[in-house]
Formats: sequence, C-alpha cells, structure tokens
Amino acid sequence: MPKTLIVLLGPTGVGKTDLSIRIAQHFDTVITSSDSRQVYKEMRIGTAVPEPEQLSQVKHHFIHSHSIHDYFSSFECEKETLALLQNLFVEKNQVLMVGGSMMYIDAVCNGIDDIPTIDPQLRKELLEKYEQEGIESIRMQLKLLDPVFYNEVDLKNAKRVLHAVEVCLMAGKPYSSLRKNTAKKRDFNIVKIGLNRDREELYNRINLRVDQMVEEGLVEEARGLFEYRHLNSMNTVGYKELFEHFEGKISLEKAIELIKRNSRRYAKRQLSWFRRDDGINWFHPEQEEEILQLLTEKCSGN
RNA sequence: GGUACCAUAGCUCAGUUGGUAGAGCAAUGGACUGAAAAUCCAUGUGUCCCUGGUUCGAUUCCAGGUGGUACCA
Repeated sequence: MPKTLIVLLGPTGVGKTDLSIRIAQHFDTVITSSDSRQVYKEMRIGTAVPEPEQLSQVKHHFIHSHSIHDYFSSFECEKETLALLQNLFVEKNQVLMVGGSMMYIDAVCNGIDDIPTIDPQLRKELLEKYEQEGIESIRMQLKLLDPVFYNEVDLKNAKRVLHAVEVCLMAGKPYSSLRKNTAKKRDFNIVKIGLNRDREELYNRINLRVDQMVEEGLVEEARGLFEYRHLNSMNTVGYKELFEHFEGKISLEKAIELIKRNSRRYAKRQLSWFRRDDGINWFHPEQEEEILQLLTEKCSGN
C-alpha cells in the first residue's frame, strides 16, 4: 500500500475544517495543519482553529503547537511536518494535511531552498538602515552583493530586497546561488484537493464568520495580545486591525469592516496562488462523495 | 393629492457653459522559494432612470412619465 499525503487546501472561510474531520475519519487517520497562524497557541478566535469537539474527534498536529514568541516559518513547517510524516506513515497509509498557507503547503510538497536562518540582530540592523536611508540604499547593497538577483527581484517590494540582502550577508554568498528552483522528491504520494465556492458565497461566509468571531470575543482576545503587537506572528488579519482600534486610530466598527475586507483580499490572494498549481483537484465543499471517491482511487495506488 | 429637490460605476458622490464621463471606498487580475493571514504590482467595470422635443450632436436644455426624499395638505 503506497503512502499518501492528502492535502486539503482552499481560501480562508471556504469550509476546509468541517470536511477535514470527516475525511480523516473516513481514512481513520490524523490531521496535520499547514496554517501559518493556527500553530500559535495564543490565538484561537481570530484564526478560526477547529472547535474543541473537532480536535477531540481527530488528532491534530501543528494546531496550537507553538508560541507567538517562537520563530516559525515555512522552513520549520517543512522540516517538522516531514519528520512527523515519517513517524505517521509507519502506521498510517494516509495522512491528511489541512490549511491554506500557500507557502507552507508548497514547502511540504516541494521543499524550499536551503538558505541560512537570519540572525535577528542582522534583520534588525538592516531594517533600521532601511528606515533611515530608504529603499534605494538597500537596493544598492543588493546590487553589489548579488547582481543576478537584483535583476530578478521586484525592486519595489522592500521586504524581498531586504531579505535577499540578509541572506547574502548571512550566507557569505549571493542569494541567487542558493536558489535552486527545483522541487524536492518526496517518498510518499501527494493528492491535492482544492475547495472553492462562488466568490459572492465565499465573501458572504467570510463576512459572517468575522461577525461571529466578534460575538465570541475576538476583541477581548486581541486586547489580551495587544502588548505583543510588534511580533511578526501578530501581523495577522483579525488582530492587527483591532490593535489600530486600541491605539485610537480607528473605530471598532471600522476595524471590523477592515477585518472583513482584509480576509476577503487574503482569500483572493490564496486563489491567485493556487490557480497556478495544475495538480489541484477542485471541488465545491459539498461534493463530499466525489472527493472521497477520488481519494479512494488515488490512495489505492491507481 | 400639491410643491420643491434629486435620479451618473457595486456604494457615496463630483462633472460636462451641449461634443457619450471621474474621484473615494468596494471590487478585479497578477507576482510570490526560510517574515507569507506577510509583502508588492497593475486595472474603471457605466443604456449618465425612461420616452419624446429642440439641435449637426443631448448624460447635460425643454416637456411628459417613473422612482425616491422633504415639506404642505
């Protein structure tokens, strides 16, 4: 029996969680998450983690497994998920990965290039230089360190330019020389199921879900995390807008409106990324039978 | 029922002294390789309410109609 990683993906709010429980139960297996925010245990309401009941029905990995104070990136996701899968595949023939974080999914399925982890101090210093001297100064530095990447990178995207410089300084060689751009081989099969709905329907669900989050106490949860607002992990839709409100910059109503809008835009970006991947089998979340049928076929090795 | 005002993009509105129109917000498309729920780029989508009149030409002026708002009954 071949080992298969079933990947359930789709935009935020489309209905992945509910279906994931039933798929996992159908294959008598566990779930590993590829969600860049549900890993953090300090956030619950705004990240829409599965309900306690759902968590008790199926074993979940990488849900509330880390702290917002930890460094966690797509590399950690790849490394830790692969280690986990190695153990799980001893017993299980199928494992279900659920989540919408595009780069995390990609890291697990295809791997990412080996580059050094950036020293926080270096990152801080570069950021200060950027703030004091502007983007042009960072661009010139990149041009010297890595002219190849300088010609490829989106020079208007400061984050990308900064990161490239960081990597060059950290590695002692050009970032472009570390970029292999090849997918790593995995010793298990991968079947991707993409969930999608009519755009209007998706947006209505997103808007409604935000209202429900507020009713459940999102504002209070965010207030409790306000002091950590400068952490990268807190640069998260549903929290950053409320932080603005706590700082007196916008009204609560405006913050909620922005949470809805930013969630919609996030969903759009996810779809834009997923569209490029022609290995995804797309379904409406209600096509449960069809999904299970396809998975059964694929998992039996045909 | 009468009078006044209004009717332009998904929404709120601007504008054209008559030459078929533009802002904000919303939206749409795209990029993406260790911060990714991050970050960045691009894009105006329109029976200018309807019918007729004047005019070379009407979204603009005139008349009627329809719908809305306010006030008066």
